[in-house]
Amino acid sequence: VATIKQVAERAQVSSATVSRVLNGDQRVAPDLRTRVLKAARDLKYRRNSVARNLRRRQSETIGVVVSDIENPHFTQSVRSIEDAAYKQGYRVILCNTDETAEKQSAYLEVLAAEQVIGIILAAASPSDPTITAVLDMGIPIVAFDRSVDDQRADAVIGDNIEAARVATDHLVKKAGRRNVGFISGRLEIQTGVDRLKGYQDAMLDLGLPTVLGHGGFRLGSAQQATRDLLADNPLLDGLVIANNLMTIGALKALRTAGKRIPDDVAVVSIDDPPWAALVDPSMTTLGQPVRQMALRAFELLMDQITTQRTAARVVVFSFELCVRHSCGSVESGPAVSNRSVHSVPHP
Amino acid sequence: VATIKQVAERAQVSSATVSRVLNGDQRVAPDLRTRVLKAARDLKYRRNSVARNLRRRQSETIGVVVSDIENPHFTQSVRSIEDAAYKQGYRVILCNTDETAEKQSAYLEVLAAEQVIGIILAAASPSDPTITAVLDMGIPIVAFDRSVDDQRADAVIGDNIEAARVATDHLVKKAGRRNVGFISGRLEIQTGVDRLKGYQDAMLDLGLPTVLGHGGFRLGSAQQATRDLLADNPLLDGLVIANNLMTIGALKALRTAGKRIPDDVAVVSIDDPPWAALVDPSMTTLGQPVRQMALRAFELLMDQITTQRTAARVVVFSFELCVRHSCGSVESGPAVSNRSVHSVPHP
DNA sequence: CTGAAAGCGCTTACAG
DNA sequence: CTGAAAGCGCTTACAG
Repeated sequence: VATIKQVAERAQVSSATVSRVLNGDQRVAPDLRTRVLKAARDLKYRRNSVARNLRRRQSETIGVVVSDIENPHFTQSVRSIEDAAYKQGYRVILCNTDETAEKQSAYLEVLAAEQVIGIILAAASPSDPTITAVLDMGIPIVAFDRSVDDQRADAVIGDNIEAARVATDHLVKKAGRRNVGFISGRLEIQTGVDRLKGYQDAMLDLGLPTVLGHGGFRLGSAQQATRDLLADNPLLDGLVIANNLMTIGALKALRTAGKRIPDDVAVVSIDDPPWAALVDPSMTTLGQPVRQMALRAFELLMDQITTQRTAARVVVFSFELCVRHSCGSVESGPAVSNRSVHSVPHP
Repeated sequence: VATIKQVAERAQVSSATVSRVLNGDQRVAPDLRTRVLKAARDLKYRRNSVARNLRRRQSETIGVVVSDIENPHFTQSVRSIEDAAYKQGYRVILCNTDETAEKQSAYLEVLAAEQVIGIILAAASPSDPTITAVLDMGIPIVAFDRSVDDQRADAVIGDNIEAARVATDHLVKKAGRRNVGFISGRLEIQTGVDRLKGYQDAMLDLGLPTVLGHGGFRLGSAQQATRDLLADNPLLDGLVIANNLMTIGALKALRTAGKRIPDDVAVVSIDDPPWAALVDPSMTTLGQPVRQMALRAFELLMDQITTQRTAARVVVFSFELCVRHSCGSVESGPAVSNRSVHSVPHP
């Protein structure tokens, strides 16, 4: 609990000098420097960052806010961001909003209060006025995975419409299914809306009727939605699922209902989590280059911070279809974890 | 960017009064209160928590530090802690140390600097002097999942020795295997040491030789370790894996090597992640009551904060064996996700 | 009930 | 190169 003042006293210098030494200011005479360093060591001095941040009006940490910490999509992203940020001398603190607007607002306030220099946000609520408030304070935001209403934020997202369209087409054209259902994510989120739209567009083009279950991006809800869908649609023979967590729920429901995959119901999942190749049967998925996208988000944030750029940027990444066994044998069924059969072009 | 001073000016009161109103002090006259509230609204005042924390020497946030954000064991825990904390008016910020001592030290400093009121720590480095420094500052720490050298910290851990022993016994006594290998976690961590010890003890008691691969709690390392183990031990017919992430790696290696599970190699995994019942074949696991343990850690932290208790507590939870299909048909093989076949007693 | 004033621990123009 | 001093935005004994 030593302060700069105490260190200064012990080293027989002013606290200004102590501060300069501790911050690596070169213009301090070597002998004073040594004295200060020794005194600091003796007293086990630790800088009080709160005071420092108050004075400097900024910290060295960036905030990451995710909507669901239990979703590997986000944890992989966070890991990549943290790695890159740490190497450049930044620290990252992470908050989980649990898909609720209230928590998102609360945590954005916490991060703003801690004077983070920037925020990467996977929004639970894109219209949250706190987003605007944070931006007003001059703290840059990069929307990740999900866009945000305030146009001043940069955004890194996947081509979600195309992904769902490719998934649906695959089930119909390659796997020969006709009664293809869709387990949707949260429709308050553009990403959820877009994935639904891709499915609907594809089915419309194919002249097939749509069958919807609402999973809200949650495992449990998806399980329930799948159960209901199966009960109401005995002819269902294909299923597109809007994210990886919901796929776990849907698989459980399919098993409980005694449905065989792919014989009874063929399945394609959006997102390509680590276990996709290991489940029974292995999952055909549409994966995003998650780590690459996370790095891009971090770069955009750094760019905003360092260049004072004001024009917002939107970066869209393509998904990639990974054909495995959940749709039956389709042409040359590749081995475990083999990828890249089809690459969605970026518009 | 309005300050208390500006609000005070506009409301024609002192900044002390503004502060009191904003902090819910009851002794402020109703008319002043209204004026202050109006002025604050007009100016879009937002409290600067950094200044507040500096002055009060404390915040309302608790810190959680995990060693691997990509491990569902930890993300489930974090989710539970956040839920409970948020309901009680606390905020939680999360940091990832990536199993490195350096990052752990850096993030403990960040949290201490932010004046968090307490820390729940899944240690990457149990002997880290920063832990002691933080404790010295009067910030309580609860060690989670992994104990910590400084005896002043509370701890919530699993009965790891017993878990590995049960896993090993199951492979030998129930599944009839003789050449059972072990993919170990990090041996710098007590949890890693204990799980190894449980395996070794069991094999010793059974009069069988041990076969070790080092996975370091990491997916990729475990994959490599398993590959090496298979190459060196063609007779290997059983495998205990020390955590869930490594199980993914081991399964990949087993498949690549053309080994059938359970026919060629029977597998038991420590940890029971959401996908355990869905992989092919479904995994026999030893699971901990993760969410319950996380809540217990939070309770201990709150207890320390509110009661100024000094005597540290250690809480040990038992694992539960979940028999599925990765060890072959054993007696009454239960259905998917059925649990509770054997409960490890707590010493 | 209310205000003037001190102080949390740091940083940084400003002089010299 | 170094120090005295102001100030970051808030809270809180202390008086009245």
